[in-house]
Parts: sequence; C-alpha cells; structure tokens
Amino acid sequence: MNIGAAEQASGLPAKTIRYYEDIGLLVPARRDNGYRDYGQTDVHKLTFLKRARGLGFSIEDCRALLSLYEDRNRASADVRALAHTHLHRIEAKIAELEGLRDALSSLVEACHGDARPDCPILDDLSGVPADSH
Amino acid sequence: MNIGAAEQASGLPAKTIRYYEDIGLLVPARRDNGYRDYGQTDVHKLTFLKRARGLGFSIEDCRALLSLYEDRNRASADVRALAHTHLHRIEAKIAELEGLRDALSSLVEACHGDARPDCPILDDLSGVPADSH
DNA sequence: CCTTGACCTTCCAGTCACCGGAAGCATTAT
DNA sequence: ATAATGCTTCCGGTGACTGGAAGGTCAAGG
Repeated sequence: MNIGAAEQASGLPAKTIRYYEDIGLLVPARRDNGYRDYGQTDVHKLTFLKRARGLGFSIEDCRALLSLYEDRNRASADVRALAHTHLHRIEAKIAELEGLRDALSSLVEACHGDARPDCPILDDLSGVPADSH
Repeated sequence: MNIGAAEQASGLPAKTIRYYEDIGLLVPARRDNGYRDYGQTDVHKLTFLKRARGLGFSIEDCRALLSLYEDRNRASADVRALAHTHLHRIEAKIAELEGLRDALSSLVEACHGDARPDCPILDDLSGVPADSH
C-alpha cells in the first residue's frame, strides 16, 4: 500500500511516517516507480509506534521497544524494565509540575488582580521576599 | 559588568544571556571594546527571567511579564491573567501525564517481568485487546 | 616587551520530533 | 488531453537553548 493508505491505516501523518524512515525506525519496500510500499506488518509497526509515542515513549525508547517486539525470544522483563524507567520519568515530571502548580497557584491567589499596580507575582519574580504571615 | 559577572550574579549561563539578547529579550549596553555591559537593573531582569523560566513560563510569556514588570502603571490583573493561563496549562499537563502514568502503570503491573517472551505491554502496544476479566 | 591564559566576540551546527511548503514526477479521473 | 490528486525529495522552521570553532581583548608574570 502507498503511504497515504498507511497513513489512514495507522493514524500517523505521512510526514511522520517518512520521518520514521529517515531515522531508520521503519524502512518500507519501494515499488518500481519509487513509491514507498507498506505491508501489513509495517502497518502493525506504525500502529505500535503511534501508541508507544502516545504513551510518551521517546523515539529511542520506541526503537528499543520495536526491536524487542520483533524479537520472538526476548524476555518480558526487558520490556518491563523499559516501561518502568519511563514510568519513573513520568512520575518525576508530574511531581515537578505539581511543585510549579503549587508555587504559581499561591502567587495567583495572593494577587488581588485589580487595577492597582502592586502585584505579588511580579514581586516574587523580581526577588522581593514574600510576606510570611 | 561583563557577561561573566552577570552570569555569576544572575545564575543564568552566559550562552543563555546572549541568546536572550539575540531574541531581543534583554539587550545590554556595549563598551568601546565591544564587550556587553550589564548594569544592576539588567541583573535584576536576568534574575527575574531565571525565576519566571523556572516556573515554566515560555519566552513569550517572559517577554510579556518583563514589559508588565517595566510598566509602572500596569494593572496587577494583567499579570494575574497571564499567570492564571499558565496555571491552567500546567494543570492540563499534569492531568495528561497522570493519564499516561495510570495507563503505563497498569501495563507494568500486568507484566510478570520474567524470562518468558509473552508480555502484556507489547501486546497492548501492538493492538491486542486487553483481557477484561 | 612578550607571552600565557582567561575572558570576550561572532557565527555555525546540533538538539527533539516533527510540520509546512516548494518543485517536480506518477497516477487516476474526466 | 487535461486536470486533480498523490507521490517524491529537499529546505527551512519550531523552542530554548548548548557546544564548539576561530579570533579579538585584557591582566599578570617573566
């Protein structure tokens, strides 16, 4: 099938599919006219990639996952380790964002938000120590 | 003061400070020898930028915050609105990551993680419907 | 006075994971 | 025969920097 059909079948934009070929993630066959030719296995892999990317795995993670996917003899522990590492990254990111949210949220609450020029948000950003009452 | 001193004083790498000049965020004076010359106000603004970036504000947010910071007559409501929008973005990102975390976490838990080749993580990624027991 | 070394300058390229668009073939529909 | 898609490659841009090369400037030591 042509790249357009692969796009329909996998849900990945053609641009992205070509990009994945550029970086050697999924290199399809070519027809005589130079068109890319995707088979059923390729579409499966594209769908696989779409899901993995949707779960936030990096391209390099995906490369590893794909090769594990292709390896009929791999241990599930290998996959689990990768997913586990990624889970930790996600949790760390969540914790970081929650810290930001709390800091920002207390600033927003402290700011009366009217037409007066004094603003605790700018005060904090410019280094004025916060009122500790 | 030279850029090295500004780096010390603000905590921002010299590379970043030059970049901020490139994009017109903070353009310092120049000495006769071509060296950048940062004053006390510049250092304040650099510190301001470092804090705002640390809170996850984008460069364009920072540009707006800086101009509000410089405007003695601005209303605190303007700043609050910007911070509020950013707070919502952060909260949305947290919610998204929590969704990812939950999805990934249940996959990791479902995977026995031993030497056997069957693995629910890869099954899910490749589109095999999960067991619904 | 000369050299060494630290510090400064500009510019170019790379990061990550694509997206947009242009110029030019191939195929399909009318 | 022509027009409209669809495909190809290549170039450039995104955000927010970071690294490095090539070269100018400055302060200290011999």
